[in-house]
Amino acid sequence: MTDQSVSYLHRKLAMPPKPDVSEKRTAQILEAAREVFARKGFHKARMEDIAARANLSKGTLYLYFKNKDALITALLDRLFQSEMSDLRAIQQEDAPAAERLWRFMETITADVQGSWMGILPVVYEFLALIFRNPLVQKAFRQYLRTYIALSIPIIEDGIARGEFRPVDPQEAALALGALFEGTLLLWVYDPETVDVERHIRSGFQILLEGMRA
Amino acid sequence: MTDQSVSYLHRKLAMPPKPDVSEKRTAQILEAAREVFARKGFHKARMEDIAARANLSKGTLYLYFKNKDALITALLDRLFQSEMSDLRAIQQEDAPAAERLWRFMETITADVQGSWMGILPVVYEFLALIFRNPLVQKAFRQYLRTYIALSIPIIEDGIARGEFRPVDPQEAALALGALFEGTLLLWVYDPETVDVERHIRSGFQILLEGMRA
DNA sequence: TAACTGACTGACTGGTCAGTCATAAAATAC
DNA sequence: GTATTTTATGACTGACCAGTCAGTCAGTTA
Repeated sequence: MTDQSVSYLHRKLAMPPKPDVSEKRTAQILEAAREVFARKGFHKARMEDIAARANLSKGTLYLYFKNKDALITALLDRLFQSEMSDLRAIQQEDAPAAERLWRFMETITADVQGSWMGILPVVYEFLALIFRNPLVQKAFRQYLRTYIALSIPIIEDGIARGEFRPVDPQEAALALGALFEGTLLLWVYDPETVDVERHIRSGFQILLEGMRA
Repeated sequence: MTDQSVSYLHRKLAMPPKPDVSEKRTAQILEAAREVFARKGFHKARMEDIAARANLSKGTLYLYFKNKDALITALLDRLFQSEMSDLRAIQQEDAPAAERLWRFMETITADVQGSWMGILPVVYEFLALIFRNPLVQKAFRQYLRTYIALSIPIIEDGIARGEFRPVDPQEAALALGALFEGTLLLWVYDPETVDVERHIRSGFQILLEGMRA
């Protein structure tokens, strides 16, 4: 994706032995942005707020990011990039398909319980943008497609082994994905009623039962 | 839209005895707000835009709503109020539980295909607010709880009749709800991959299969 | 020690927009 | 017909904030 960061402009051919601070700063600013955006939302978060949170001045933000939009976009990339690598990290060993799907879910759920709680507000902030921002559209689409591409083979394998009845693999993959994302959503609706871990587990169990041969 | 302006003026000339205009105006403004908010989002939608869409002037908006926030809140009420009545309208006749759940889902899905398409962007706009606005929190929570309160008895009934195996009714209800909301969400992620009607149906089928005694 | 450089700063500017209000027109009452 | 009230208008204002830029400073380098 287009790198909106400006800092590379300063890099000359033969860099003198000077610690390149720009990567550190970029990360520092993005982390501050994540926190402030989560707390205030994209609009009410002022560049000043982010700068303060990063212990920098407003002007410095503009040394590393062209404008507020570029900062938001960079955060989008960072978010989905880490999510993607989480998805791909899931081992594809030779276990029963049901078990592999379980582990698949558990890995993602663990992430939710860990880092995601701090970024869920930002994710839903992005979701509100999805209808009018092609970059955001692309990120979410890519996320879904990666998930599907990874889970369909597991389901197909399960069918081939006679572990599952011959469901449509894509339909099953989407059902599993929908159950996951939907449970998360319902938790956002009402954290008191929904226990993410428990209800993803129980819903998942019913679904797998429905797929069993 | 311009035509509406004309007819409205004509209607005004032929005033019935006591035409309480305020209810009509309120609805007129809310509908305009829904459209503009869906297109631009809460922040970028200017009061002027909404006024123009409603064929009124900005000042008039402030005769009916205290400020922009009040307008947004009123829209929230209107949205969830109609959703609630949709939920409650579902017949509770004496059919097999699976069939009643089917009809439950189909009713909501039909709504989605109809009016929801125009309000989904607004719903997700509200979702972004849920973390920092208690009113929005309350609305979503109420929605979930109503859904649960309505679907649990059906599931309990299905278990009592021996139609379903003894799953936890609330867990099953949440799984069904999550599947529904999640599929909608995945459709937003990637409308090309997900066919709302088909995939809600197929996911639902797997879930019900997993509940069968 | 003087010149240079890259990193950073924050006061300032220009544009935007929610909300106000003086004015007016239409509807109704008298 | 005139008075009163209800409804509507849109120019105006003040707050707000993204983005700019002239200037500071801590290290180099010569």
